[in-house]
Amino acid sequence: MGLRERKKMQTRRTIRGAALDLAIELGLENLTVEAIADAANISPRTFFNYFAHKEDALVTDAAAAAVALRPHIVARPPHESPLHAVRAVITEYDPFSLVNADRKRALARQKLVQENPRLLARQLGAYAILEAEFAQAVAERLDVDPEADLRPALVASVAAAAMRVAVTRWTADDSVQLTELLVACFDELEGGLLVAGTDTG
Amino acid sequence: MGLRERKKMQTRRTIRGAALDLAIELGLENLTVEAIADAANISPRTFFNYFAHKEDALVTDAAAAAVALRPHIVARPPHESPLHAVRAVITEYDPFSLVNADRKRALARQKLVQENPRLLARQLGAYAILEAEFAQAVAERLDVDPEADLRPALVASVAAAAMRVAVTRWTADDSVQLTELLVACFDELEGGLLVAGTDTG
DNA sequence: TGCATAATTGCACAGCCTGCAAAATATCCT
DNA sequence: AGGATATTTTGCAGGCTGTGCAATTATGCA
Repeated sequence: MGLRERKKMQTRRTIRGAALDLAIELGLENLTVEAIADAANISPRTFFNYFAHKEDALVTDAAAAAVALRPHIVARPPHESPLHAVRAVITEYDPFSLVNADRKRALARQKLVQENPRLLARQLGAYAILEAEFAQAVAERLDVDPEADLRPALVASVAAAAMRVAVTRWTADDSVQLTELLVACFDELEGGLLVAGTDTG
Repeated sequence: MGLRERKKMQTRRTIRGAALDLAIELGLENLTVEAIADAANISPRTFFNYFAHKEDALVTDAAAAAVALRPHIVARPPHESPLHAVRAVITEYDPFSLVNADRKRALARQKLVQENPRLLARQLGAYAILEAEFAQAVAERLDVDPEADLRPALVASVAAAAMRVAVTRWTADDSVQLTELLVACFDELEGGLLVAGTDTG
């Protein structure tokens, strides 16, 4: 990778950092692109070279995570069920630094997102890209056509739903570890919560 | 209900109708609030009395559907599993006129939504409200606290995911009945697609 | 050093969305 | 019916987002 690309990635990170800081400090309603650009030492116009919408600088970068995770899903031991493979990768690679490094920051971001319908919508849009990528990976695992077979998309969307539920719960009450919430969610699903003929699971 | 409220609902429908027509005709990028207001015989300013964002006039009104469906979920026979109860209500009440009356129109709307990240994001945001409502209903069925127990939210989000997968597939290829896609999705889930120790389901 | 490529910036501008106050309209009560 | 009251619609002013375009600046490489 050339210096150019590295610098762009650095700028991108700087913008995201500044945006989150200011959003926490000022609240989303008082946050302007001008202020973000200022804090990141770029012109307002340049902000839009990096992000198509103001919100995109604030929500988790699911698209990047998806691309990074996809090969790992494919590479999981073949005897694992599709959901379990996705689960394993999510819990192992901590896609959004939700658990490790930036735990506090990630929590602040999620709280911000949950409180703002506009941000939430944008974040869910980003998750849709994640789902599509997961679906591709699952299709590869099952060796089926993801356009023809419903199962890859289904497994991918359910996995993403489990993630969302865990993160949402964690956002509302971070006294419990996110990891444990993730485990609980996936355990329920793999344990037959949805299976017919059960009245509670 | 007084004349006033009925008239507001009528206006709301008129705006939504005009918005969809124009979006199909012009494409989203050339659609302005001014044009919608014009077609609906209201002032541009009044448009924003009905919808906070331009996009909200175009996506499916999931919040309304959620409120309408919730009691029906609670009222399903108690021996049914939570997912099955939700499934039954979705397929029985056809929340978004996806199957019956406005099938053609609903399909056009969904295609529009799938093609536009901005619209899709907004639609997913609306689905989040639907999920929350479903979760409440499921919690009531299970007689648990939806803040404490993960299962209601999990079942609700998974059901919504199944709906989304079915609708998305239908949008890409409407030669198959949406009803059949819904059945297929829920059958997979209830049939143990996600259960541990299965390599394909 | 100098050339080619790519990123940054300024400028102009259309369109979204909001607050506010005035005008129009509906509802209610006598 | 008629007038007081509440609600809705509308116009206006204005800030902010987001985009196209062209000029400028920075980078990578021979």
